[in-house]
Amino acid sequence: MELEKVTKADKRRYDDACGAALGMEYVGERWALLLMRELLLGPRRFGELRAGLPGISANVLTQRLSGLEAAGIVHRHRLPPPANVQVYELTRWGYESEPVVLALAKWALRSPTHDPSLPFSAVSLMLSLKMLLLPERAGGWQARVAFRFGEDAYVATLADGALHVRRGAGDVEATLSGAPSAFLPVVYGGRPLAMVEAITVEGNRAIAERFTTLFRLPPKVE
Amino acid sequence: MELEKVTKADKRRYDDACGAALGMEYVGERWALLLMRELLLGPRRFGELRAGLPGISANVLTQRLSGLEAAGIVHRHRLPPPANVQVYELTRWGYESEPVVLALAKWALRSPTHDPSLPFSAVSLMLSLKMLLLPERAGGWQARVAFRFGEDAYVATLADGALHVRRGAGDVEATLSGAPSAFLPVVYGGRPLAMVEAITVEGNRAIAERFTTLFRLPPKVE
DNA sequence: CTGTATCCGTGTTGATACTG
DNA sequence: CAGTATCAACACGGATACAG
Repeated sequence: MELEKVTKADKRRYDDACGAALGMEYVGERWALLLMRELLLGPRRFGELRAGLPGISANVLTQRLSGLEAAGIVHRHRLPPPANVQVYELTRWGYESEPVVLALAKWALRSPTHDPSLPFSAVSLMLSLKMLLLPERAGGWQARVAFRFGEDAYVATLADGALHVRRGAGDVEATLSGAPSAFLPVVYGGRPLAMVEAITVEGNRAIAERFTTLFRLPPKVE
Repeated sequence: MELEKVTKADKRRYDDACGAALGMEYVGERWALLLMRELLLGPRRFGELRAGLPGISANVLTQRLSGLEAAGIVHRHRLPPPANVQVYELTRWGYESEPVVLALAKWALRSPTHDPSLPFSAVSLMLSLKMLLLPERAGGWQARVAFRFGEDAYVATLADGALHVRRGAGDVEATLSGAPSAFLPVVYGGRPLAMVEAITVEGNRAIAERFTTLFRLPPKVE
């Protein structure tokens, strides 16, 4: 009798033609946008994603990956043997969400409630560099700097006032090592690299130090 | 006995120092970002917000407004008598979320699943203009065009390759009237203004027609 | 008209345990 | 390591009813 749900396709949609509404249907679910963040610098395995997302449970991670895959944002593929593992990667469209993630983060970081003592993933740090780069201060300088966080490593390439970051190793002028959170005082706080003992530098120290002065967190509000 | 929740401040937080995580704590709740969208062009009353948010219920709207107010994003104030009504407005920081909303919408609109037949608010349309403006096509042209949607009206000012929009009336060169959705074929689809009968034009028709050619939806993916 | 308060069905979340 | 199964708690949406 009362079972007639009026044929309402109430699948948690916003009935709104606005792109912002559509976007929130895609990335508004809990964990979805952070999952995309972890994938922005290249493919990752299930366990790596779990490690970068403090507190997510395995079943929710599975659900989100399925949902993002169905939406055309994530694409899963199995590496050929011997490395017979599955990896998740953003689709081309998924990679184009980078400006969304960076704009959100840049806006939110101005909140006075930001707590830098919380866990901080390597991906978050590397994306922070793209987010906080001061192009005018970078000028026409070119540099290649590597970052090492235990297992994974990244190469940041500065050219034409823009920063490119990719996972992996490469030919660089300097290499910085340390926990991602050790870089927060330098990148967010403008602290000189030389004053942070938790970061070790190999290669050209002058280049490393200059590189780390190119970033500035916008001022807090209120 | 079982009441010991282990002192866990599990208020639906992500334990993550990344700005994207903080941002999702603020705007990731259902309706929150769309509510901010409705406020981006100036203060609004409760009923106006309800009208622009298809399907939100009064209690949820109240909750979101309280939450955003507590977060420092929205600020409520009561207009002095005789207009003794309460209005909601973004704080200065709240207004700075505009790039976030526009970036999300621009990204999401490339999805092949976008359905332009859904309800479409006046604010969404006016923000679409800011979002889809082609600066190179606008060049150095200057123009002031008004939009009228029954009760509320907006003025769009083009100058220096950027578009400024504010609610209200003003001295303009042309005025376009019609339902917000009537503009979708023109703004999203590139259809000539003259071919859309649901839009009426007052003032300088040539300026109105040229103005409506300055926008282009980025191509769909897949 | 502008909200607030309460109730309740339902879906989603997340902890734990479990399987390949 | 990569996921699935189960289940309790809770947040959400919708329907009221009600107050200024």
